[in-house]
Amino acid sequence: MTERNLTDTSSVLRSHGLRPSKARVLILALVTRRREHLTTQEIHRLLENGGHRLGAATVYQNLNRIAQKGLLRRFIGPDGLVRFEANLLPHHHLLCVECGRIVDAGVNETSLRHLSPVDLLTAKPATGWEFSGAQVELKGVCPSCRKKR
Amino acid sequence: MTERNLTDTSSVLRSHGLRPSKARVLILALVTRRREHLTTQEIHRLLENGGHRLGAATVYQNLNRIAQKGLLRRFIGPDGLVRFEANLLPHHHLLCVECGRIVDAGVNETSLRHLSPVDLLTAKPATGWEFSGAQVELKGVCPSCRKKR
DNA sequence: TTACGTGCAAACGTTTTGCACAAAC
DNA sequence: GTTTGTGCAAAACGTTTGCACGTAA
Repeated sequence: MTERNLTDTSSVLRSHGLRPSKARVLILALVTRRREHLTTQEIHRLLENGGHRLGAATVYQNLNRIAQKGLLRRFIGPDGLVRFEANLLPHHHLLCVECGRIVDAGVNETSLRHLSPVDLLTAKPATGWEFSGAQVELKGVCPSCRKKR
Repeated sequence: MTERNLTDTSSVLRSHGLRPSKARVLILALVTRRREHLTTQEIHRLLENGGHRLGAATVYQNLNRIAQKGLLRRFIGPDGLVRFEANLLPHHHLLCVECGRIVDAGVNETSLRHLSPVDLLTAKPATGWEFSGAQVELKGVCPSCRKKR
């Protein structure tokens, strides 16, 4: 992790109304640097392995705070664990049912975003994956909640 | 809950290699009857409210066992809680960000299944929903796991 | 009567909370 | 000097496990 990265990270935090404390800079820089979908514990462990001692509560609190400010995306993984990623662009997740790996689609292959779930299942040749299922989760406001406004 | 339902439920259980114990029949009949995406706790509570005293472990164990046999679908909800549904057909979930309700799509509107996520966002007129985001989760085997076989 | 299911309590892993201390502004 | 963040411990929560007892075939 370069000095440059840490300085940039500090500015990003500051510009979103968060004090660039040591813990926050380390957490945000780590998740941004790695192109993974990390659990809070993984993040905590990676930082400790890097020689940075942090309380678990600090990591939990800061991840949630940072995600709340929109600097990281928080989502529930297929295993039910809370995960964070730095990729804020809309994209799909490819989940390997054998190793549990989660990979982003739609980053270098934006075309995927315009295929239907049914078509995506046959997209194997393009990706090297062998797909067995697809599910769309749509977020929005339901009819009855719309009425209440 | 009619006698008929319970008899049917027993046969279904038996035909899938599960003894139709009182707990299993009640659990499966309940989830099947309600068109919802219930958590284990909700199921437990609903049964108790109906006058059926069951241990929590029994409910957890049996839901997992029944889902394992393919009679119910188990999935992780957007809140991270384990949920069960009786709708075994491939379908999408519409999640209301205000009330948390999860509704199935693609049951009476199979056409939705052939739309891309991008197109789905504009499907409001058909459904009464106001969509703000869509994400596809694809399940399959990743390239490196495919190599290992 | 032998295998299987139940219920209780205890254990487990993840996440949140309360509070004294420390750092940032 | 006041506000905000940290770290520890404890609590809270959903879920799983171990085991003695009960029920089904």
